[in-house]
Amino acid sequence: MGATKLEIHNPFATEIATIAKVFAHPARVAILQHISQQNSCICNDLVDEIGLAQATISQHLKVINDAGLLKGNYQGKSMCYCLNVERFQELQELFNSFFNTTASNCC
Amino acid sequence: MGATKLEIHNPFATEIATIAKVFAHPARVAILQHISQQNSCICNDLVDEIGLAQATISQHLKVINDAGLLKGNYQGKSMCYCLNVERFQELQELFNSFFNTTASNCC
DNA sequence: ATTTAACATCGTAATATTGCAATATTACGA
DNA sequence: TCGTAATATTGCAATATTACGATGTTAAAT
Repeated sequence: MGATKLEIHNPFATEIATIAKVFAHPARVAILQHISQQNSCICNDLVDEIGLAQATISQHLKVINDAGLLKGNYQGKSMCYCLNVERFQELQELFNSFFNTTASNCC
Repeated sequence: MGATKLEIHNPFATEIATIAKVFAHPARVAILQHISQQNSCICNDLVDEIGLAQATISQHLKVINDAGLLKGNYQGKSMCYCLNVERFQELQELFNSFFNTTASNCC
C-alpha cells in the first residue's frame, strides 16, 4: 500500500488536486513564468533559464501540456510553446471557486 | 539524482509550489472541504467521512497544519480543527497574484 | 539523401509521498 | 491515579515523482 486512493474522493476534490499538482513543482511554476515573459518561447531557452537537463524540462513541459496549458507549434527548428490563456484562467477560476466555497464556521 | 532541485528556482516559484503541494492531494482538499462545512470538526468524523485510516488522516492534517491553515484546540476529548481563514485567504491571494502576473504574449 | 539542431521518449536511479498497523501520547472522567 | 477515548508518531511497504544520460524522432538546411 501507499499509493493515492484516488477513487474514494469526491470528483471536485480530485479535480482540484490534479490541477494543484501541475503547480506543485517549482520548475513548472518557473517554466510558466518564463513562458509568459517571452515573446517566442523555445525549449532550449528553458534549459539555460531553469537549470535542469533538456530531458527534465521536456518532461515538465509534458505535465504542463497535459493540463491543457500550452499551445505549441513548430517555428523553424524550434518548438514555440505558448500559454493557453483561456485554459489558464479556467484553472484560476476553479481554484478560486474552491477557495471561495471553503470558509470557516467555528473557532 | 531524482529529488527536486529546490535551491535552483526563484523564491516565488518555490513558494507557489510549496503551497500548491498542500492542495495536490484529494484527501487534503476533501478534509478542507469537510472542515469548512462543520461547526465543530473532530478528526474521528474525518476518518468516517474521507475513508482513510486514522493515521493517514492525522498525517494529512499535519501537512495542512504545517501550511498554517489550521487553528486547533481541544474540546473535551476531541481536537477541534478549524480553518485559519486569514491564512487561507493569504494563500488564495498568492495564487491569484501568480495567475494574474502570468499572461501570454505570443501565438 | 545526409547532416544537424531541437525536441521527445526510454530506461533507470534517487528521492518523495501515501497508507496503514502498531505504538505512543494526551486529556478527561471515574 | 487508572482506564479509556481521541489523536499523534513511528516504522515500513507500495507507489509516484524527479532527474538525467542515451537514444529516437522530426524538420530544415546543405
